[in-house]
Amino acid sequence: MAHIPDRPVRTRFAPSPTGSLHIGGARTALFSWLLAKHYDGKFILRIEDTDRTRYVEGSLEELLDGLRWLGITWDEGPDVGGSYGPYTQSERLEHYHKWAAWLVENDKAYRCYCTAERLAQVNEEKKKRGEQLGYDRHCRYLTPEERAQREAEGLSSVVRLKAPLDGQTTVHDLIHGEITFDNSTIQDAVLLKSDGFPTYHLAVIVDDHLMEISHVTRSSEWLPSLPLHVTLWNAFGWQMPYYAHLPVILNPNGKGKMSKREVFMPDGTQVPTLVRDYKAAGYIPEAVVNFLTNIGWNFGDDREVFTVEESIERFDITKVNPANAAFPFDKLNWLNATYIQNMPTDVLAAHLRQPLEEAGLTVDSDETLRRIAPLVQERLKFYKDIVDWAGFFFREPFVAAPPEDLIQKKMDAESTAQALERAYEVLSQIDDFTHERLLEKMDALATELGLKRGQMFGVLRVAVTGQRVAPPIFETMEIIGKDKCLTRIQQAAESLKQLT
RNA sequence: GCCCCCAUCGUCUAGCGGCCUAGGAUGUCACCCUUUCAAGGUGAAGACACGGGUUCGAGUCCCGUUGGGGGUACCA
Repeated sequence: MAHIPDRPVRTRFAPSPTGSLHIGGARTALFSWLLAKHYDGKFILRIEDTDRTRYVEGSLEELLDGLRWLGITWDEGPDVGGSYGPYTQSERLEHYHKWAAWLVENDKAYRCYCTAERLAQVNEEKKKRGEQLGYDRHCRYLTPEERAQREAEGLSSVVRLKAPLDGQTTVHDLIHGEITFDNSTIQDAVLLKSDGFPTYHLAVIVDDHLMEISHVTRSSEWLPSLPLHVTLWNAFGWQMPYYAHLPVILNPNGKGKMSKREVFMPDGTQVPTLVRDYKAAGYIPEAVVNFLTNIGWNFGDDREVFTVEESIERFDITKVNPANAAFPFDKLNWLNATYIQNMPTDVLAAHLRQPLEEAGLTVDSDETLRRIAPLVQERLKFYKDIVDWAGFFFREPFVAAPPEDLIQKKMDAESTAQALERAYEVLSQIDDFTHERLLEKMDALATELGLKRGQMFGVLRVAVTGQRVAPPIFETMEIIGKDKCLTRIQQAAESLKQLT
């Protein structure tokens, strides 16, 4: 049964500005976004920059660019604003201070004066004794006098949660169902750091509440801190959002969380990890989104290729597979090629100019591109493959293949030269230089010379394109034009003389 | 160590007690088509981790084992 929210749907993606958008983060953002869009809700972007030491200059723009490229749009966020702003946590400190103080006043939290050194020492001793690690709650039990004394001394302090000491906490997760934890495992976590910034735990609860987030979607790495968060919701007495912990994307070999860098397929090919790397590698954003949607979720009807609108229509957060998934990178390459094959030819043509120009070639007219596009459409895996497939259309001067490449199977220099010479004669007589006519004449010539089509056409292909592998030869010749074809064929015939 | 999550072809997945001699996709390998290369077509190999229950009946429910993943910070 599908999930029916009892409140307006507002989901958020809350990255830290610590670098460029990771493909795993993009998947989390995408699922949150699909959830919101499915219910005609709002998708909010919030920046969680509460750790000043990890801040990376320029990463906010990187994050936004990555999402924009994928087509994941946000209704509220640091750049566009919204009525729940500001959307950057470092600009919301007053809220965290206010609510941290509230917790202390209401006996839900306390100030802790322990030094990092003492904390380390406590853990070391616990380790030695084989006890569970964690804060020993020393300051939780300070007397008012002791507390006053420390304040008077001006000791720096943090605010810690008073975690429940016993009992159990059960939470319902939209993807995982009921999850139960022993409260004894909940730490007296730091909520407000000594530098005045909140930790994730405090900030996420305060902001999700203030921003009226209806569904918390995040990677299941967060599952262990769920009881802590529930404790906080209860301490504040606020209505809890729905929770959905998404499966983690593992490295392609299934070993460990997908890394931020240096990821390889079992066969050794490198896998891009940053969204901007996908863009740079020439992936089609729609294909990447389609690909990501298929990890942990299934469209149904045995369909794997669909538009984002279709997935919004069908998306069901409760049907997300709770199991972690190895990153199925090879499917993306297939999908990218599928997207190229399925797009209208003129759309493809428009995408071909840029890679050609980036390769230093001059594209004179869009018309040429439109004529070439149908010849290469089912051969391209990426737009940039056009350079290898059809660069010869634009390369000036023409780069001929080495003469030995002209010689086809079971042929020699002599028979090859003869084929070229005869082809030259026949072709120069043709006025309507169309592929149909060329096929007809060259087919006949092959028969005349006692050659197989593959041999005859192969010789022409190498002579005219300079490549052994190229688009269909007669369509190609038609586009290149009679004059150039004849010149190249003549040159090819000439070049064979070097071999004799 | 402790806590939590997870477990179907190599991989991504369908399956929510009988429709399963387990479906799709990708990848791999054949064959067909063929003007090279692709694309396309056909086909093949390929999985319910294991052990107990529950049930007339289990891939599907329960327990355990094993395996994998995550967490265990004044990082998120």
